Amino acid sequence: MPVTIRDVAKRLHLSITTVSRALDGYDDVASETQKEVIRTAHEMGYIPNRAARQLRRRKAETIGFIMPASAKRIAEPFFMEFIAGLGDELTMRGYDFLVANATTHVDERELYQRWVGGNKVDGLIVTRLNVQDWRVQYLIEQNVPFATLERSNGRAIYPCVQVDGEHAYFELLRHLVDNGYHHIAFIGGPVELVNHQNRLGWIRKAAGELDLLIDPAFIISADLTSMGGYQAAKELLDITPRPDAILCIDDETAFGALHAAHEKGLSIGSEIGIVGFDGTLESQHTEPPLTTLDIPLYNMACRLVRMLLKTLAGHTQEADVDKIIPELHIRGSTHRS
Amino acid sequence: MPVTIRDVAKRLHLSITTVSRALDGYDDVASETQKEVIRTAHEMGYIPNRAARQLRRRKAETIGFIMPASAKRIAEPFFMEFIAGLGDELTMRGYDFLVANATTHVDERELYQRWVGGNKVDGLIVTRLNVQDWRVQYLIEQNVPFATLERSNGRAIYPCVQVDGEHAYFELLRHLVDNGYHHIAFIGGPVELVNHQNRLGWIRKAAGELDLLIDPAFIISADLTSMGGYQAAKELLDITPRPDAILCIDDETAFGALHAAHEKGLSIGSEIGIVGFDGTLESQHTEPPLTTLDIPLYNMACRLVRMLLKTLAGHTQEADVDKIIPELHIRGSTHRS
DNA sequence: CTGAAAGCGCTTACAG
DNA sequence: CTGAAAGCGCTTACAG
Repeated sequence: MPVTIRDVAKRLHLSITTVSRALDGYDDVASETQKEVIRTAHEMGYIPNRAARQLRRRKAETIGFIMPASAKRIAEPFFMEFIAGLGDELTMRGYDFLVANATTHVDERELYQRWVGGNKVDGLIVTRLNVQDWRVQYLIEQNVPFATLERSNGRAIYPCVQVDGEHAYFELLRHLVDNGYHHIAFIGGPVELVNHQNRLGWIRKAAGELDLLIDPAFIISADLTSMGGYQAAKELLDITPRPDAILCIDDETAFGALHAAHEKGLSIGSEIGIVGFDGTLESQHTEPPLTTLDIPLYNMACRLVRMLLKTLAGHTQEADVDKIIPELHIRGSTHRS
Repeated sequence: MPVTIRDVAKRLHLSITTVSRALDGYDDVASETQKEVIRTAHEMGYIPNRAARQLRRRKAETIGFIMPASAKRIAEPFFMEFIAGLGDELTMRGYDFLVANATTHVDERELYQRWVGGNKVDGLIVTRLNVQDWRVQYLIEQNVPFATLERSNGRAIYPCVQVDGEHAYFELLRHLVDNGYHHIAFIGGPVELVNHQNRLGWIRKAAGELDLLIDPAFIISADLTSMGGYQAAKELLDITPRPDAILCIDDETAFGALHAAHEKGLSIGSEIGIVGFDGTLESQHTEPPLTTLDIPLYNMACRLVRMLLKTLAGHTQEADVDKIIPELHIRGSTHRS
C-alpha cells in the first residue's frame, strides 16, 4: 500500500489540505510547517498518485507522440534520436512521455482520438508533416495544444521547428559541381511530405543558380527506409546515361543507395556521389562515410518540448517558430580523390 | 468539455451505474439496454477518462519501459525495433506505453521510483540485464510485475525471453574455420552484461569444440555503440599478429568495426571477417553486407508484453521462459571469394 | 496560517 | 435487471 497524502497528514497531525499545499509550495503555509511536511513526506516515501492528481487538476502532465503511420518502422535512427530528445526533456521537466505507433490493428486516427478524448495527454508532438495534414486540423479542432517538426500549409498558428536548408543545399551543390558531379538525382519520400517538397525545392533552386539541369527522370520517390533507398537507387543506376550524384531525402535512404551502388561495382566518391540528410551517427561509419546535411535532431526535439510546454503554460505569444540551419558534412561519399 | 459517463446516462435516463456496467460488458444488464448504451455512448463520442478509471480501479493500464542507463543513445536500431514491438503489442491490447530514459538530470533509479511509487505503471519491461541487477531486485521487493529480456543470476522467478545462441555460434565458428579464419577476436560490452557473458561463453565453447585458441588479448570491451566498435576494432587491428575475424556483441558495434577495417585498407570478407549480432535491417546494407546472428527482436518484444500481461491477469504458473534460437545469416563480411 | 468539505469521473459492493 | 451511494487520492475554493 503506497503512502498517501493522508498518511503524511496523520503523522504530522495536520489536515491533508495543508500537506497538499505545503508540498506544492503555496506561500500561505508557515515555512516551518512546510519544511516539516516536505521532510516527513520524503522520509515516508510519499509519491503523489498521478491518477488522482490528473483527475483533479484535469491535466495529464503527459505529452504524447504517435509515430506517423507513414513510418514503415520506428527503428529509423531519425526517430530514435528524436524520441530520445523528447523523452529526456520531458522527463527532466517532470512530464510523462507516452508513445504509440499505428499498427494494422489500430490506426493512427484512432490513437489520436483515444488520447485526446480520454484526456490522456495535455499536448502532442507531431512529425513528418504533410503539406495538407489532417492531424494538424484535428488537433486544432479539438483545441489540443501541439508542436510540430516542419509546418503544413495554411495559416493556423502553432509552435514548430523548421529546417531552412536553402543555403546548405547551395553549398552542397557547389561542392558537387566542384568535384565534377553534374547529373543530379533525388530520391525523396512520398510527394505530399513537407520534407520532400522543401528539400527538392532547395535542390532545384540551387541547381538553377549553378546552371545545372535536373533530368525529371532522376527525381524519384521511395519510402524513407534503407530498403526503399536501395531499390530506388538500383532503378536510377540502370538509367543510361545514369546520374553521377544521388541526393537522398534522409540518411536511411542513403544507406540503401550506398548498398545499391556497391552492388553495381561503382566506386563511390569518384564514379558516383551519394548524399544523405540528418547527420545520424551511423552516417559516419558507412563505407565510404556519408556526406550529409546535419541537423541537431536531439536538440530540435528538446526545443519542441520546451515550446509545447510554454504553450501549455499559456505563454503563447504569436507564432513560435524556430529555424534550424543544417550543416554540410562533406565525407568520402562525394569526394573525388 | 469531453463527454462523461454522466452525460450518457442522462441522455438515456439511466443511472451511471448501469451505463458503466453496460459498457464494461457485465452480464447483469439487459442486453437491450446494453446495446442502447453502447450505441449512444459511441454516438456521443464518449471516451472513458483514464485518470478516473485508473484511480478507481487502482490500475494504470500502462506498461513502462525505462531505457537502461548503460545505453549511450536510445538511437540504436536494437532499441527501436524492440520498442516498436512493445508499443504495437501494448497499443493493440488497449494498454498505454510509457517510455523514459535516464539523463544527466534524472537517474534511472529515480525513474523507477517515480513510476512504481506514483502507481503510474502496472508493470515494466526490463532489458540489458546485468548478471547482478538491482532493477530486478527492486521490482521484486516492491512487488511490481515485470518481464525481462535475458535473466540475471539468482533464483527469483519472473517471465523472460532468453536467447540460446550455443548452436548458432557453433555454426558460425565452423563457417569461419571453413573459410580460413582462425584468429578470432570478440568486441563485447561491459562485462557485467548478461549478453556479454553469454555470447562470449558460447564463442569459447564453440572454439573449444573446434580446437581454436582464442588469444585473451583479442577479447575486449566496448560500449555497444558504433563509435565504440570503431575504436575497439582499431585497437584490435593494431595488434601483431592481428585477428582475422572479429565477432561483435551487436550489429551496432560491428558497424564501427567495419569502418575501422575499411580505414585500415583491409579487404573485408577475405583479409578480415566481421560479424554482428541482432540481425537489424541496417545490417543488410553495409559494405559488405554483415554476417550476423539474427534474432526476431520485434517478436521478442511482443512476447514479453504478452507474458507480462498474463502475469498481471494472475495467470502466473511457474516461471514463464521463452527460448529464442538465433539464425545465422552469412553475408559478404565473412565470405572469402 | 490552517482545516472541513466538495468534487474530478469513474467502479463496485449493496439493496431492492 | 437497475440505482443510490461510497470512495479511489488528490486539489482548491471557502471559511475561520
